[in-house]
Amino acid sequence: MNPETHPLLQSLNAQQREAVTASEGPLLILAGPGSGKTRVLTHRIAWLLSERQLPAWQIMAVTFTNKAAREMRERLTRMLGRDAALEMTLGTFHATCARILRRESERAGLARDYVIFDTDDQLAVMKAVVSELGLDDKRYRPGSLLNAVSRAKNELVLPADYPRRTYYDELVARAYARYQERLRQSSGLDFDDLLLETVRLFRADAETLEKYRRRFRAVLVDEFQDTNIAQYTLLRLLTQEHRHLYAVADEDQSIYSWRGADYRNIQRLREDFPELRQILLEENYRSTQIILDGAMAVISRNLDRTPKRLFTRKAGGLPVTLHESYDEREEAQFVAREVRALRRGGVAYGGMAVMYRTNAQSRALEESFVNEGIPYRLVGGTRFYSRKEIKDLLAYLRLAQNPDDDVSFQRVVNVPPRGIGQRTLETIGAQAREGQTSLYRAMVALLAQGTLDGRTRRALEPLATLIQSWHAARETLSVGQLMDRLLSESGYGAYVQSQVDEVERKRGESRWENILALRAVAEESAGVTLSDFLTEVALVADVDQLDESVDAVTLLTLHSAKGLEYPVVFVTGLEEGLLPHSQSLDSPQELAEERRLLYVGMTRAQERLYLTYAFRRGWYGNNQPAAPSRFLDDLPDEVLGRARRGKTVRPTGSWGASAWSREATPAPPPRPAVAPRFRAGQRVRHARYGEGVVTESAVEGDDEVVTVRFKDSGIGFKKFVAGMAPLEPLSEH
DNA sequence: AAGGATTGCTTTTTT
DNA sequence: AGCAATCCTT
Repeated sequence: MNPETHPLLQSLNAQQREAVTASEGPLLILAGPGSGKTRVLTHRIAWLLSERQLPAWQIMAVTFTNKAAREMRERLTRMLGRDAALEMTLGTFHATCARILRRESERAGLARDYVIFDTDDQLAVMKAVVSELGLDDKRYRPGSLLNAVSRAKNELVLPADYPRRTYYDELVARAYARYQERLRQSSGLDFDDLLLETVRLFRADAETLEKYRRRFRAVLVDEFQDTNIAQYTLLRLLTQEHRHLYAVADEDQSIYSWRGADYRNIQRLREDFPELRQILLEENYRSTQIILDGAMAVISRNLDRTPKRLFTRKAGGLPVTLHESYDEREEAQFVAREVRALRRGGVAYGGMAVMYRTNAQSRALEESFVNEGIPYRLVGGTRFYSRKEIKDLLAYLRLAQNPDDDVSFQRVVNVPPRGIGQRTLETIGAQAREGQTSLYRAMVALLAQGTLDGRTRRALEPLATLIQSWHAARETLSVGQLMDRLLSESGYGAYVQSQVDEVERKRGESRWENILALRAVAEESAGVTLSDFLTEVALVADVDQLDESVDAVTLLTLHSAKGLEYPVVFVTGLEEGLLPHSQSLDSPQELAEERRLLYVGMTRAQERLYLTYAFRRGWYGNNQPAAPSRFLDDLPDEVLGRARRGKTVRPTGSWGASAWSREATPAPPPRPAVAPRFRAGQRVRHARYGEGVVTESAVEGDDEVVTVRFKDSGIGFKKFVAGMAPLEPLSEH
């Protein structure tokens, strides 16, 4: 075999070749943006299949999105000219676990017909738990409790093991336990359960673990830096025997720590697999030198990272455009005008993307795109699958699959109105609690008892009969056929068609059309079982739906931009409080993540990069002045195409309002060395968290980082950048 | 039980 | 500003 002429290795650089042909031990590829890491991963799989003669079904490859998985499968098919890759286990962690749990439901102690609960469903369950436990939902927000539960699950902590260091912890633990009980009562699994239950299964059942260890002779993971502990544990369990683990990572693109992703997994990998081989991919094939320079200037200010020497052969390039506008409307107009100009210059709409920190920012952009007649495609926002009518229809489908799904039951029990009101529901609920069973079963039991009054019985009986008949029909009918039956027999179809309101008209979208769209999705996946259909629908992200066939500008959050690339990229809203987001200003770790977020956005651009910010920005209702993002300070003048430029100067100790100005000083004064303001033992007050005691203060770079233990034990320890946090001393010390 | 009006609250990012 | 939860009326 000659590496120069081997068809799989042609057009790969030396490092990439090494990564593709490496021996079958643990390997970590540290890749920069645009270094072709997904390509390397694909070639590696093709290599294993063709050169190592590994059967496809023995390969497990995990990607971050379903879209990435689909693209990889398509590429493999093209490269190998056959469907060898079809038998491969390829998809996200969640999808892979969902499949394993479906197959091993009995051994895992789960219902075969389990349904996946999405964020809305989780919230509904947690709300019920909070009221059942008699907690104040202001003080114990269902959302925050879910956060805590999710964090625990990602770290494989079960309710019984939940650390109860404070009273708040105690309540979280109780809520967690009740939440799990309710979930299981409904035969439901939330996203985190998919991972957690798979790990539990493998840990508890040596035989099953052995089966999957033998099955997956090679395990490959993309975006390894964004794995959480549960996912890492899963990888370790599967590979610690044969040690054929292949991970691709870029620390600088780790942007999901809020979801439990733990960049320390890279370190764990090095410890758990001491023989780990590491390969660096430093050549960037995507961006011009100038864009890369700008991005590196931003990211290199982060501490705790492996410095990389990224380079590209696309020397020079157009300077990065930095644009200030008065408010978000003008910013949107600027973007729209540039888009039109670029279009006239020959750039396809599909080659342009506009990125922002929060979904709410898309509104102004959409408006000006509509005004200018520019076609666009919105990723995220109100996701298709979280629209009311879609959720309603899915709830009917879920009931057909699993009548015990209480969340779905409650959702549609009286939609359309069937005369089943609060009182009736309470009766059913009481019966369910008493019999430790689901609402549906309780309803059936009540009907059988014959104790209900005539009117209630006449309301409930048809529904009970319908659910039962749908459940019975679910395996003989196709998903599309079942949907048709549901829509007509439940009266929901007619109900939606009769409910066309003004607001809908204006937005030019109709609920009925959305329902038809979902029906079309079902028709497309002909031959798919109801349970697979529901699983698929629950686990798709919006990026997955990206339809590239229409020529339109893409509008998306920085988070969903990961893994994508466009000739022209606009990163908008580069303001203090937005990027970095105000929720992140308190903690150095989160601040570093905000920086990485900008880095991800910038490195999506191939040819042309725009960075924009506004002088004022509307935050729910009122309009507030904003300061340009601190990250902009790190862009060298050369990148912006200026010989020299005014520096943005911010008064220390405040990021407030209009307290910034532009000076035409060629050389801005160096930041003064930081003199620590706080000392250990000092009492302080934080605007949000109240009183506490400083336990540590250290100067890191230009910042003073203080650790505070708060009085309110529910808060515990927090780290702040002293100059940025609303923190004031209460005592000398 | 259903629909409409009022209040109060919120926004980070998503598999 | 927009939306959900809550109150109020029929």
